Amino acid sequence: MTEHHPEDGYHPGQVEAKWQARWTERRTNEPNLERAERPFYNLMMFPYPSAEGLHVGNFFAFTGADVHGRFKRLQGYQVFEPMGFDAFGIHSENFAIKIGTHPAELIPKNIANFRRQLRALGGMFDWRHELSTTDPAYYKWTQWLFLELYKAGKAYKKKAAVNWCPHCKTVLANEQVINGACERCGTPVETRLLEQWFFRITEYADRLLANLDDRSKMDWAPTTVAAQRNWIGRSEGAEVRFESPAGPIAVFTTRPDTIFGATFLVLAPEHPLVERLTSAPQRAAVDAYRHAAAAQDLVSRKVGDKEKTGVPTGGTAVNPATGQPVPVWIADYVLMEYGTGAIMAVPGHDERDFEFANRYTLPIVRVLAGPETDAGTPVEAAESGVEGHRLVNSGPFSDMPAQAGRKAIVAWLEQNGHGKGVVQYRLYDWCISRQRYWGPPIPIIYCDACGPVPVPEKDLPVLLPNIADFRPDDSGISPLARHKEWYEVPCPTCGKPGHRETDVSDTFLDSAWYYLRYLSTEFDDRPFDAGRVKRWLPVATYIGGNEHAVLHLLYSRFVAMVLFDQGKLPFEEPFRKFRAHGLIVKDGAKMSKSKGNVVIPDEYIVRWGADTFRMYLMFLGPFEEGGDFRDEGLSGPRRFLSKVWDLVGQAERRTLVGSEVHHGIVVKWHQTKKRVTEGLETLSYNTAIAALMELLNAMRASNCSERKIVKEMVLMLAPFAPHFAEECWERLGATTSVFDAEWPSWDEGLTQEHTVEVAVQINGKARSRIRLPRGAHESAAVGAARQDPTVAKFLEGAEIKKVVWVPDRLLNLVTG
RNA sequence: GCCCGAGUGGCGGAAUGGCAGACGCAGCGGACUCAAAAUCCGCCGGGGGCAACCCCGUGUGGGUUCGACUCCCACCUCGGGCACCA
Repeated sequence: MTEHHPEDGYHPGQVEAKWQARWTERRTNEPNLERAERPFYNLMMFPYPSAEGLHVGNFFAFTGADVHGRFKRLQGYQVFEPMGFDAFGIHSENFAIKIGTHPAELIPKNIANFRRQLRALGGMFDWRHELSTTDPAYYKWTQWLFLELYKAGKAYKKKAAVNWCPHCKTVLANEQVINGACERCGTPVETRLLEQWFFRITEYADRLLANLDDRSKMDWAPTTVAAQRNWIGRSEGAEVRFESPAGPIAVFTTRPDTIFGATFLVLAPEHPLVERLTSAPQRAAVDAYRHAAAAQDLVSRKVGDKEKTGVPTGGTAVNPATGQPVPVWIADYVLMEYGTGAIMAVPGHDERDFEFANRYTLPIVRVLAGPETDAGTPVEAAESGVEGHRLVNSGPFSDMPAQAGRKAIVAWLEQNGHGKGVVQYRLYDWCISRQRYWGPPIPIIYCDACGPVPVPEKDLPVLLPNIADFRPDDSGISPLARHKEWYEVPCPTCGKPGHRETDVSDTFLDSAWYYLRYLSTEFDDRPFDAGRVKRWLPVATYIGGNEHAVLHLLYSRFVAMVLFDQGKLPFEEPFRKFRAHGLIVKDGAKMSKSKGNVVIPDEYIVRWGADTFRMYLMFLGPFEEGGDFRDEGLSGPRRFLSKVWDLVGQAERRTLVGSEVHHGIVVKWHQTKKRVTEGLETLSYNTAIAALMELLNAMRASNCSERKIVKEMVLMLAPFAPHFAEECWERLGATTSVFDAEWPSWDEGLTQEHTVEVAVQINGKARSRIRLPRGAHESAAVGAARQDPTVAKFLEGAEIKKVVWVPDRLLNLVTG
């Protein structure tokens, strides 16, 4: 397909090939990691190298991040912009199984293709520091990291009910289960009990949460912060002990103020005290209920909106506030994993408890009253309000406002040993075990005499053996266990026969520290070099997708925090600034193969050139929101570049002196510099490009090709269209890279005209415009307005009651 | 249900208390051309008027203000996160 463009001599293919070669030759994008004075670490989320190649979403994300990096470079920073590949994991492995090729063979090919595409995009990547998580030189240190966590007591193994995907034949983290199904293949997930490795991320819940509000450590997009906050899920409440013949039952509640209304307790069916609480007549019913609950998978158990069921244990406990005995039930709406696995049910003021009490005709007591209710008003629906509510039927606490009552009751519980205020988190420990092949083996050796023994650092990496049969089976044990020569190994401590851990680690562990490795890829005696870490980290700007708002970003923060506590890193938070890019849709619909509306970037680059493609992607909407990709849209930026190309050809060899250039153009020029700079700072790339287009239109309209302005226009275009800008820069006589030039500055005084157009409103409605000298006084404005025929017409017969004067902008005459 | 974000021409979007629709796409009219493409010039929210101009218009309803796309209250729709979490 051939496009018809003006005979302007701009041939993107030639220009782009030339500059990509030059950048490599001249090492343009390789900052000095040891000595950079103004280091700027510009990180973007590394891709999974799929067989399909980079999709347009990757291009959009990488371009936006690259524009940011190039802008910082032009502002005088030494920018380190690395790139790598997140190539381990179930995704690669499943694809390899599907097409019957070993992943170790597939991945290098995919990476080669990705590298080609990334070069074609024109990113300022420092290829000296490329990495792949599948490289033994990399995962040696992933294993080292596991051992650091293990030695710090942050890794432990436990038998746990886990999500098992029968299709992928692997354990999934809770966060990889979406509405009860495997996020990857959609198969409903089952429950299995397996020995799993976990990291104690829950120990860090409070710090992970607190730092989100610390602007000195983190400047993150609000949506991302909100997602993390939800995920950590802090709730304040109290743990209360209810005495029972089987021993004390601890319950967690966020509403200790309603304790006088707790008319029964509900335990999770798995609760350890159920056995002893159950009375003989209830035994059969309880056992049956517990069996039914156990047979259910974790998922359907948690899917809401179903009828609440439960059975009484026959046992009772004593409400410490009322001193009254209350029946103890079990029900599957209470989950063993959260809180203490037991609740005090307050049916008057909790919807779930209300529903349950109604179904099983359990007593409902009102302990909160609002403005229109009192202690005697019957409870018709659970009322859970706090604001404007007071306690009733609550002994000595009656009539206290709910807020104060809560504090008083917690204090009373603490004084009398019935409980204490506690904080609960929704966050779970991070399960990192995967019973699969394609990942870094967890570096532990089991010895009958010594127990689990870490593989000594000198023996790292534990190489992933190249085996032909890497398919998982239904045993729940990694394929690695089937290979004796790898599996059986002497104990590093005592030398007796032992065997290796066969689980591999989660890919999120690979990506939790890759930003540390980029800086030090050439060292194989240390994971990251202390001097470089000190100079370059934390990451100045991190740009990536919000689909990683929780998992990847939270795990990375956790790992950094542990390393910080170990004294191995000088910072707690690894990413000072994080911004999420938006999503690209095509013609108003999500791209998908089935719809046939997938944009293949390579084709667009061949047809339009990378610079036009980059400009279009950055122009189609706000970077943090994404936008709609339409093929027709490419011609706008392309026409713009052609016109700039022509203008560069016309630019005369002279410098600006006062009156030579129309003052209107000078003003537009300075306004543009301001708008483009501010747009680049805030990632408002679409408006920055619009500003450049306006400047071009203004220059063409007044036949101006002033060299100095053209040069700065090229400079401002450089982040978006780097090859194009280099070529134009050279055509304008430069012998060095445009990226070694200095970002233009503007004169604030020249961003406004000598005379300004002021809107004149009558009673808030725009009626006319008048031209006034800048800085004119109110009286002058009113005088000028009165002269205006339209204004005069509207003022006829009316009296001006009030004048609103916004200098240089607007005059509003109010007649009343 | 709770927590974020968003709703503006035919389309992508701009303007975050001061002239709504910048910039771009598409469309329409014209110039150039044998013709087309490309390029250039003009028009381009709706309604009315020969015209100068006027009326209406930023999801819906109310409010604050001299003035509201922008702020406040209530609601509707869409996107995202969390969710029998006590």
